[in-house]
Amino acid sequence: MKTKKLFELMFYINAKRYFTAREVAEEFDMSVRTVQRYLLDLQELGVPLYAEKGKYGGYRVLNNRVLPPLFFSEEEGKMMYFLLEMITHYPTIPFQVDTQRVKTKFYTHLPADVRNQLEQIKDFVVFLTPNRSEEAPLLKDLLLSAMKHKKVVIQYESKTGIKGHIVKPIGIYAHEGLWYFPAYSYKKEKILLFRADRVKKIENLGEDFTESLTLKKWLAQDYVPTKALLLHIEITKEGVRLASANPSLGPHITINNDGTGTIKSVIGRDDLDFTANILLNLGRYAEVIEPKELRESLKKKATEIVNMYT
DNA sequence: GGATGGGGAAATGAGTGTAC
DNA sequence: GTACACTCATTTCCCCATCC
Repeated sequence: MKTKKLFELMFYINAKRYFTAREVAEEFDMSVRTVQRYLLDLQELGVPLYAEKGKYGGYRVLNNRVLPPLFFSEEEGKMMYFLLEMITHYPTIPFQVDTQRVKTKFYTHLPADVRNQLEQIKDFVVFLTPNRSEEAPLLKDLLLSAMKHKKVVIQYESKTGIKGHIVKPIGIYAHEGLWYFPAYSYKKEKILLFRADRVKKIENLGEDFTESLTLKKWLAQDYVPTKALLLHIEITKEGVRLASANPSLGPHITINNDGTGTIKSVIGRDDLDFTANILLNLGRYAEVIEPKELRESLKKKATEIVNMYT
């Protein structure tokens, strides 16, 4: 009975920021003294409450309040475990939590038999994510900039050194163990893709509420870039397998009856170098039919590599 | 024996009055 | 007008009695 009341009380206070013992007593038809005892029990269980005495006093819930208890089925619990497992491969996440600690907390609260099942499954199931060492200490700032529509100047490390860019990030996403953030470049007047771990410094330049592409639309690539070029690539069976794993190419693959594929899309002229680097990874499993500029770029890069080994 | 309630003490802060 | 002291309302906290 007491446990049931404690759960009800936890749900009640999680929905509030501030309340008095008298309010709770009236709500639950209990004495004020009993409410105080229950609240003390919840505090001891880790619910972040504190009491303020005096006039206008009462109980307050701290910002890092806990979520109400959630109930997962066994299969949901296993799925959550593997999701946490994936996140631990990222050295940085945009939340102030210790991912390993969260994973341990979740794991230790699973029933013993489910833990045993997980121990067996772990040897046979892996969601492959590369282990990366690149930390992105400004990741949270980039996320907040995107959410609050902030124009910022970033000091960004590229192959030509550290340079300043005035941009408006539109969001962040994780891929292959790294964090990326597309951002509107005021100089180039288009969205460019940056890596979060290469940002050395970020300064706020104020808010900019002018409408820009959303992260979802940008990822879906359902926009026509400026100075667009038609892209046509023929890929082998192995090429289909490799290209499917790439977010820039994957959505545009049409698979033929024999297992080979065709990629038809559009790219910006400024994206030629970026696209060529992706296609180099596909090697002889992909042949660019058009644009000819991309063919020339690939030929040049391939020649440079050949020259290195001759 | 654990859960609950009652009464009073202690703490706190807003409001008010008074001296300068 | 300002600083200080006091009052009062409101809340938590502690101890003890009662109930199931």
